[in-house]
Amino acid sequence: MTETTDHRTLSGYDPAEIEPRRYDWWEDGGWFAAEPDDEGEPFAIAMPPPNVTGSLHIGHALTSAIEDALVRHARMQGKNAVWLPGTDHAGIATQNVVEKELAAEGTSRHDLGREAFVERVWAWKEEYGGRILRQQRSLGASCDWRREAFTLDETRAEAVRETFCLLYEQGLIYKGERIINWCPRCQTALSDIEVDYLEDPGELAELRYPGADGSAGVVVATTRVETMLGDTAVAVHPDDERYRHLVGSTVVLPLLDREIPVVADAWVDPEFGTGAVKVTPAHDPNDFEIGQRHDLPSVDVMDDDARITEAGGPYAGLDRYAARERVKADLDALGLLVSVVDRAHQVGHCSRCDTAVEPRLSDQWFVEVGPLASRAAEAVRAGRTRFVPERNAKGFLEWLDNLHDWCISRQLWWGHRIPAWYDRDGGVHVRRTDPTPEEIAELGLTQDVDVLDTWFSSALWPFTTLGWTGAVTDTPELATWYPNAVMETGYDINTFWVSRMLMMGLHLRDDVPFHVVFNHGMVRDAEGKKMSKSFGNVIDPLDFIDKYGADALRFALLRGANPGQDTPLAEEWVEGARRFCNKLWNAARFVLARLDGSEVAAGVPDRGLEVEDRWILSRLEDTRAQVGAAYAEFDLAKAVRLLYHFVWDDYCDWYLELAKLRGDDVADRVLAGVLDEALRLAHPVIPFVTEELWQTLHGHPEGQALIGAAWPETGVGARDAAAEAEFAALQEAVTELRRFRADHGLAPSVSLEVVAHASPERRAVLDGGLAGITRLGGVASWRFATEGEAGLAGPAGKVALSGAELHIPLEGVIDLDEERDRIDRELQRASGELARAEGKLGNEAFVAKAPAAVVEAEREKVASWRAAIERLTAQREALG
RNA sequence: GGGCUCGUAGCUCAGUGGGAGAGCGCUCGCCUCACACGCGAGAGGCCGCUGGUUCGAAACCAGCCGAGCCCA
Repeated sequence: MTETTDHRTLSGYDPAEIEPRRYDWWEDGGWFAAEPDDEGEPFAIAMPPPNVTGSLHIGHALTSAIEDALVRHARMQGKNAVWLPGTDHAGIATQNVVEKELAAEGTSRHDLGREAFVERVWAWKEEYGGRILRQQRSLGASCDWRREAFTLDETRAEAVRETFCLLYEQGLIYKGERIINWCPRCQTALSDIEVDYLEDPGELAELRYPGADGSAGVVVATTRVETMLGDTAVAVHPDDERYRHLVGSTVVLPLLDREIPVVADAWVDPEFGTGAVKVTPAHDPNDFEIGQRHDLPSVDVMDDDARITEAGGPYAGLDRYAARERVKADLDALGLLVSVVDRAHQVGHCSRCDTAVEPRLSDQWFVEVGPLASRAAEAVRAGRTRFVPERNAKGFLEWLDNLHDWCISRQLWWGHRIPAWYDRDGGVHVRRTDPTPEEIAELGLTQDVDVLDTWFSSALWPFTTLGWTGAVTDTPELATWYPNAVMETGYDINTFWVSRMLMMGLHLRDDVPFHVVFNHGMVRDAEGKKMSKSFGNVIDPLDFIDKYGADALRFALLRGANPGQDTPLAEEWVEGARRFCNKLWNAARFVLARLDGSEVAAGVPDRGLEVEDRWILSRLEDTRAQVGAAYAEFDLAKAVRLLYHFVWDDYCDWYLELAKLRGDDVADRVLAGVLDEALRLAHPVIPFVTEELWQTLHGHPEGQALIGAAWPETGVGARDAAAEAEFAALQEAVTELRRFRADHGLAPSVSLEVVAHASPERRAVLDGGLAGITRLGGVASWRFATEGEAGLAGPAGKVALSGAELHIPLEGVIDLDEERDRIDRELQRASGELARAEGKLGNEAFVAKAPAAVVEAEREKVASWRAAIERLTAQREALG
């Protein structure tokens, strides 16, 4: 019912009604769109592109909530803010999804052929690929959707091809035989960081390789026994006395009866195992390097399916695990299996399919990362790109400094095809444009069958999303928004992605791609456990949006997003966030019911203010300043905490209650002005409910929206220490009266008669807030005692305040035993406090060395607690 | 093995040198004219352990114990 919001009245809070309507309204109104020549300091965030195969999970929701809050905040600050959305073609993952579909249909990509298969993946992408971005809309993501990008679309393809050719020309991309990680299931090479090392149960076997001269030979240890078929040497440390006599000699590789040399290499750790290691250059990265140093041959004993090749002689055709058992058995039969012990060890697994990867010699394309990485490291060290939290830079730099070349070719069909052709003579042609049919015929060209690692295209994301294709002239978008302001990601992909964007940005654009890397943590459950299907604790953000609204989910997520820490989330906490939205909604309802519209336009008055007006304005100003500071340091959790406390505790619990006693224009204007500023401050976190309320508060002004309203860089109020101190005294009186009531179990209908004894200063303060005290404290009558007036005749309760004491006749009101107990509790507390303060002052060193103000404060405490004890003691005696 | 983070109320977390805090949960009392998605009151803590610095340490330093993450 839009009608209800067209007037200054509101019905119940219903996020399901507000959110979709308000999102479309923003988008249709062009509020998310930005142009390079718009006014304001440029501020761009490129969304880490989710996989097209993905469905919004809670981690994406956190990412979106944070980025949207940052971009909305920047937009309100008047910056030219743009949030660039898009998706990632996710080579292996997407290919796997479609291959599964094909398998279910009883066919395969090989049956289809490359061209038809790729078409099929595109069709899948067109149908399902937009899902995750649609889901982000339901969260309120204020992306400039006109600028949506895909890592495999035409603009990105052009950029990738240019980059590949350029780096090739510069000698930074090369093709060569190296040890790569091979996934036998995905049938492709993986880069180092696409491999997860997991602890697997396994065995450490010791094998004896007899000397060629009939001597005992050496014993080597291995967890991958089958790789011995590819051994071409045994290595020992050059300083190892035990083996010195063997260096240069020859041992016999059992089973295959191949004679292999014993070499000395400093890489070998003499302390590990027997101190002698088998060397399999074709199947281990370290062994490969030893092989290079000693000019050893490489024997490839495993094929694409991880089966033993012909080089494995009698074991050819066996799967790697079957071969392992056979080799062990055969060695045992020969008496050459010295020992086998169970031993858990780290085994690399494909990060996409979990299959154990096989290190394997292979002809692949690589990026030489050395020169790129050193520039990236230099930029981070110089602070041109800083990390939030800062400490994340350290591990990142260490990682950059110890980087291996990046294997970028993948044996897949879905991805950017490598723009390299081979001629009849094996010559390589890397080209910016496809060869013509004539060239193909003339030279007998065939294109490299492989595609590029998906990360190769996402490495260019901060500038390809701005239209970069390698052209000489920059697009206006690049000129305005490069470098991006912030790159916001989980810390888990700093190495995967952030490093590569830095390297490519510096190399291709000669500038860092972003000034800040803001890392969020993982979303965890209420017990701090990781969310995973096996724990059964996964939260579906879409369910929660349905149930509680996107605002509530965002609020709950951001409330836990302390910088650099993981973010715990539980359903109860989203419920709590929803209650906050409801609270804000109802507060606004109350305010709106009192206003006729003129108060909002009139603004907050600067004269005729009561103490509570000055107090709430002071609290607001403090909140405003602190929330602003929290945004500056990316501490969204702090911003949320501050807003929660201000809205609920200060505005609703105190100011609204006091405003109920008043009908004056000043109160109405304060109510409206404070609400307006609070809505602005809260908008980046809970955009929907705040926009809805702001629109209603302002009477749906044409062409205006909270999303485009000004961030309060200066507030409507001012800090007012005197008002805060005075108001604290009023709060104390109310709270103590309420406690007195609660202690005696007084019904709300029972009103108290109070005689207040107070110092002249305190009397003035209390007098100024009397209407509020009597209403909130449930007081029927209140008078101030005259100077020197004695206490009440008959039993009376006494409520001790700082600088004042309230006497309350007890007859017929309360239980005297309860009052005795209550006073005893008060006495106990007072003497505890007195002892603490006296103890401090009794310490000469404290009095001598602590700042005078601190000492003076303690002296005042002693005086005030002594007085309280005196009064309470007298009261206790009076009660008998 | 190297690096990093964390250890504060039952749970999740704030709190970086001067009287222990929040949300949720729990107890008690209230349908008080914005809100029962609410209001009011309360219980609950050798701030991991041991030393050190300091007049003063939850906070700073060292060591230890425990949990987790990254790298090798």
